[in-house]
Amino acid sequence: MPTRNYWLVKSEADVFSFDDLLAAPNRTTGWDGVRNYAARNHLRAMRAGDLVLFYYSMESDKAIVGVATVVREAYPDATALDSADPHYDAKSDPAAPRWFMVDLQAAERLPRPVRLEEIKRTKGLENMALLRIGRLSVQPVTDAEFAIIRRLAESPAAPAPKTKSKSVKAKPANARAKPKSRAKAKPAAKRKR
DNA sequence: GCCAACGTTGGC
DNA sequence: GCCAACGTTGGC
Repeated sequence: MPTRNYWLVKSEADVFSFDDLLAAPNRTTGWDGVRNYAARNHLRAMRAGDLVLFYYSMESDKAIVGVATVVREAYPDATALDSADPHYDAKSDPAAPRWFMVDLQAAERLPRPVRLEEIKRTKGLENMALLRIGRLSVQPVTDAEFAIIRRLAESPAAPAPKTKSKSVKAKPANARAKPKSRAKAKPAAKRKR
């Protein structure tokens, strides 16, 4: 059987959520806007049929919430050439595309979200790129890691460890507001970097 | 090519 | 809000 690879992409629930992906035509979207070479290289290594964990970062409840399937392999990201697009890259040359995107189709929502905090304390996940390379927005996941995440999602959430007992303190009201510099593209152009 | 300044990501 | 990590830019 052909080798299937696994990946993880990040999004923010209020920018492009897994619900948005489920609601998209054919449950599919182009994962555009990635502007980081390491992430770009991972996009280009994706093959049709590979499975992709969908992770919420930032102000979202940081967790893996669903799985998507790669349905179209890397092709040039047109948003890099559109000066009106937030992800426009003036140095990008149409004749020699520098940024790429893939199409992802929602496969399934996980039975429950697998939160970052749980990932951190789960044996076997300590080497996940998610934990080691914080800012990488498209990253590889091993077969073993994928299997562990799935198993966690299919079992009840473990009780929070006692060491984690921090009082629930409200965020400052303005911590919710997004800095303007972070203005995101809309759903058509998710926040992939 | 070096490296300081700067900008962004993203957890806390 | 704070700040660590780290990628990019630009002066030299």
